[in-house]
Amino acid sequence: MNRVGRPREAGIDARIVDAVAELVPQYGYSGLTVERVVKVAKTSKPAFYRRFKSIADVVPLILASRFGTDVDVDTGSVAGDLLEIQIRQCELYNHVLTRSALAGFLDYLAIHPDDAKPFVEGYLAPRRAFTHVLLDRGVARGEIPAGADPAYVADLLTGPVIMRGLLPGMPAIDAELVRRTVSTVLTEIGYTGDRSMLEDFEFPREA
Amino acid sequence: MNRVGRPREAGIDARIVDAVAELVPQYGYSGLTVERVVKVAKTSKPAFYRRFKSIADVVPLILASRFGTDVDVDTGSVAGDLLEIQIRQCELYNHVLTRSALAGFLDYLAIHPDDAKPFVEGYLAPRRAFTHVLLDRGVARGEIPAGADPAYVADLLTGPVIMRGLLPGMPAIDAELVRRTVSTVLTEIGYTGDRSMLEDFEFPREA
Amino acid sequence: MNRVGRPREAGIDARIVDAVAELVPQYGYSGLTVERVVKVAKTSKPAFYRRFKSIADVVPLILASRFGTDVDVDTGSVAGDLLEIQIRQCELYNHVLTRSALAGFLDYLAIHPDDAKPFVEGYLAPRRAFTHVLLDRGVARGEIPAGADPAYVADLLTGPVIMRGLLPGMPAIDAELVRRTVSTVLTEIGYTGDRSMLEDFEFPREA
Amino acid sequence: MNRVGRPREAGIDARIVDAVAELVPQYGYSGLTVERVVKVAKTSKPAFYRRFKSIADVVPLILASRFGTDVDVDTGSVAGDLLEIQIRQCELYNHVLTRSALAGFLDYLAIHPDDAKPFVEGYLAPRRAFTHVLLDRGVARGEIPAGADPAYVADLLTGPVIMRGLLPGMPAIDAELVRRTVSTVLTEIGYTGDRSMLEDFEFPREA
DNA sequence: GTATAACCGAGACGGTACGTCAGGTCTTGAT
DNA sequence: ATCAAGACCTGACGTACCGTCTCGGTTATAC
Repeated sequence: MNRVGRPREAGIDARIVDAVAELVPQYGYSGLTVERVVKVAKTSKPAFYRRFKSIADVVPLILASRFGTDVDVDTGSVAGDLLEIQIRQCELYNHVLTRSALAGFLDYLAIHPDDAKPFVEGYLAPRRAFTHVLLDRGVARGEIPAGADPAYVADLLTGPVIMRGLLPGMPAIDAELVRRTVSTVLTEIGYTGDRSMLEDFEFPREA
Repeated sequence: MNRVGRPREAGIDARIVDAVAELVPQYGYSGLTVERVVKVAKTSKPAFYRRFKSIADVVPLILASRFGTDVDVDTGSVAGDLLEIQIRQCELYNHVLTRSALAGFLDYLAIHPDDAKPFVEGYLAPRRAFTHVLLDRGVARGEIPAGADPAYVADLLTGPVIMRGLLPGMPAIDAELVRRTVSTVLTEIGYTGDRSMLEDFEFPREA
Repeated sequence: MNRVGRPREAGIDARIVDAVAELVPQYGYSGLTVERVVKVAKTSKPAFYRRFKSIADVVPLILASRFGTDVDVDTGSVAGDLLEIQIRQCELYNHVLTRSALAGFLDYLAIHPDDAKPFVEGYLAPRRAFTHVLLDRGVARGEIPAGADPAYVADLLTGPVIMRGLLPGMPAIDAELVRRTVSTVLTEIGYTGDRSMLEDFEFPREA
Repeated sequence: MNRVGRPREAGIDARIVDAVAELVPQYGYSGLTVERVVKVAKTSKPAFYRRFKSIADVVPLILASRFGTDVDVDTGSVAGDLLEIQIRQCELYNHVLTRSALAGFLDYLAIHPDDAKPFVEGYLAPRRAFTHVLLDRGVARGEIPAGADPAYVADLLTGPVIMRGLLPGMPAIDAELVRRTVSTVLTEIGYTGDRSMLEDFEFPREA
């Protein structure tokens, strides 16, 4: 049974997530300490460790609370769908939280592969899988020929963005990057239809 | 004067670099401690701090000692040059040292932008600049039209590779990725010549 | 009203006392924790704190349950009475529970004088007062002259015993100590009668 | 070698001892924490643990620094010597440090017998051994017959004192107790000489 | 016979302190 | 001036208990 005993106080989880989100931009991922987090979250170390094994456990929850967990795009055309998911992706990797937390989090996962599982299965994999869905729909609609590799399409969309977000001294993640990556992918998958939506879209969007 | 007193013992720098290279795959970047490093390097903390401000200072030296510092490729064709630099790049990002050290190092740089300068100017920038040289040579040789953006070419080459190297659960960095990224770039820059070298090259190369 | 609601479960008090008695020799007084006690006693912290303010509250109950609370000795002679109470006292201070719990308990009382009251008035004072009774009976029987100080007699009886029980590296509390302390006291109070009972008594007694 | 490395800072040991001596009367032995001690001593936990295994390790040093380590009394007569050592002993057990630290310290030793060794051999044993010396000198001088048991003499001197110092609600350790215990011992060992020094001595002495 | 109220367990709560590790600096005797 | 060794203070680690509180459920008496 997990109904016995005093139930966990609901607000503490959220306060911890918020505290991490607040502190990461200031101190960087590796500058986060549980002591600082619980101080800002107005709770205690034992309450933290009751919920999380480490700060790395909290990071996926920040992504979830800030960027949602579901992928659901359907604009009616492959080009529109790709543009939409690329805009969203660029917003994510351009966000201050991602920029300050991602590298440290990846470093942690590199030596704790077991902890990567929830992140991979809950976040990365669904997004890469959606590329598959999107291309299939395009094939069904007759927009593109069959045969495109969704994994490579995902590489082309995400690779340049994540690179600019992580490496120092890189050009900004901007509307031009969105346009070019989508355009490159459209060529790659043999799309010959309308590309006018690439001429006029909003990026970055409002908060 | 610099010349008075006992001179620095020559081997210590190298022993520290080697110790970091040995320890990074075991402990990860954030698991490195100066104490462990100096113990393995058979030296002392003061000797370490006399040479480096922090472990992050050592990392570029590992890259330099393992992968060299110069970029010098000239196969006579744009396609050959791109293939060569992409093979080299994939070797780098597929190497155990890069995989275990890069994310943590980038996290460090994110909150110590000043320390990023030597890495950016000494490593990243020359490589991105070389893309410019390479494309210019192609234009001069009449292989491709003028107008390609070397920064975006670099994004397309490096982005997918770095993404697969850093994110957990990604497909391997393999010959197929080399082939596709180069091919995509060739299309992007308007290259219409021979692509036969993409059919037969060695990757990964020997040690 | 006290009688409404579910009555306290009877066995819990005893199980707590037994648990403390079981754990004290293993962990020492200061190594006792309420959590360990309630675990061994198969009950819960609230049930414990409903009954006791602290573990120190339990200790007098152990003494009471193991050694009784009443002092009732009357052998017909001062010498016999002193021998009897000294044998009992030596059994107490030689017992594993006393040896492992007393020092810690006294340390607790030193900074919680209010909590000492029940122990002093319920345990120590009656025993010291009984020395008074015993001497008065001796005077009434004409065995000893009036004027002996019962407090000092108690010091002479208890002091050496408690010292050997508390300090490390001391000689054992044995029959010889019983004999000598009683003999010293008899001399001190001017007893000139028969001392033959000091030649043959049983110590330690059976369980 | 123990000459290598930076030497320990001399003052830290003394500051820790002083801090414990200052805090024990306020908080009691069991209320001492290493954190409080190092804060008052203006040092750090690692510096503390480099020197001591626990707070219990510090206690004997307090005794040594406050009451000396040597036993050296020779007044020329058994009665004078006994009076002198008893006065000193009463001062010790009447001191605020002893009263607040002893019980807790003894509790600690009860479950850490190995840690008792230095205290027993460095403090208790020499004092009990001195009783032997003192009686031998008395026998040599012809003041007392041979045969007295120095261990029991030590019990009679120390027992009542330590009992009054440790137990709650006991009479004070005063000149009258000094007089009586010494007198009892003199009778016990068969001393028949002058006892006039018991009529007039100073207790407690000045600081 | 149904409230009511105190009990029961389990276990979370905010705290304090634990003993350890590593940080980066400083101090020693020796090279 | 450098070396290795090892001290220094700081600060964070993850854990153990503290004494309290909250829950779902039980067991009595009182209405």
